Amino acid sequence: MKKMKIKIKNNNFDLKQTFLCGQCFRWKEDESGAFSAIVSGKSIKTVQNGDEITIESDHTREFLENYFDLATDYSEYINRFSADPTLKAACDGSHGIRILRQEPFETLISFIISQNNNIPRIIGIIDRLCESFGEKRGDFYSFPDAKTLSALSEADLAPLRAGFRCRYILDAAGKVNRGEVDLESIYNMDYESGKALLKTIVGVGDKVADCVLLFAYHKTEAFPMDVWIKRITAEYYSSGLPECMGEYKGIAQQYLFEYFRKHAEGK
DNA sequence: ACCCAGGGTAACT
DNA sequence: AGTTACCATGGG
Repeated sequence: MKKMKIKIKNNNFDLKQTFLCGQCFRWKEDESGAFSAIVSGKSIKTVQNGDEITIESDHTREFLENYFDLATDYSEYINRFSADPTLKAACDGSHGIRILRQEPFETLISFIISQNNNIPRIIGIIDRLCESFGEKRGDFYSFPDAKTLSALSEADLAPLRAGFRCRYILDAAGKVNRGEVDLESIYNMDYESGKALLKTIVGVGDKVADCVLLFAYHKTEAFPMDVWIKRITAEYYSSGLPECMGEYKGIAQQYLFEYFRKHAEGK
């Protein structure tokens, strides 16, 4: 295992905030505070000590820099968003969030599972999906690929307790496996074309498509409208989103989502 | 028992 | 084009 150390500037990377803000569901925190996951088939372990983060993995440095979006200074987003008072308050509490570049198929299936569901249960279903159909890598399981899932039936998926979403998982896996939805091609598509292609999958509407476009393809103009963001926009942005969000609405959305969700818990 | 959760589909006006 | 019941499951 190779180790890589990075120094954080301007408090713009916090492992806990990044992994637990709702963009991903598979990073596990151990007793020591380290976070681990299998990403694109290989293990990654991360440890944070103040402004230093250690990343341990067999992935290349290039892969990791891309996955964690290390070339981007998120304090520039925060400066930009500070023109709006609501957004400024949201950024203050979550300055260490970074938007990851996750594997598209995993992101697609995960957000299909997320619909009309809550985060603890989403994590449970995905854990059972990986344990049942993924491959064991050390202490964890990989996310099953489209070929593996497309060979399954709804009865096979019943133990996941994903309910009506099982049909959607199978439609997505089938379309991806048959090449009807070429997930690689979306990297080179504009936002609208990528969204249209994703929405040909049964069970993928505007919100799920936007989550995939933002959290896998890093298309920052995607603005996922979940129940929280609907409430927030109705209360604070009824006359439209603030100018300062620009083409980075998706990043802004994540600060808002996390801020209001945290507040609702009474923290 | 009722309501909600990082919604979408199908069947209506 | 815009509304609405319904969809499994589990926690509060």
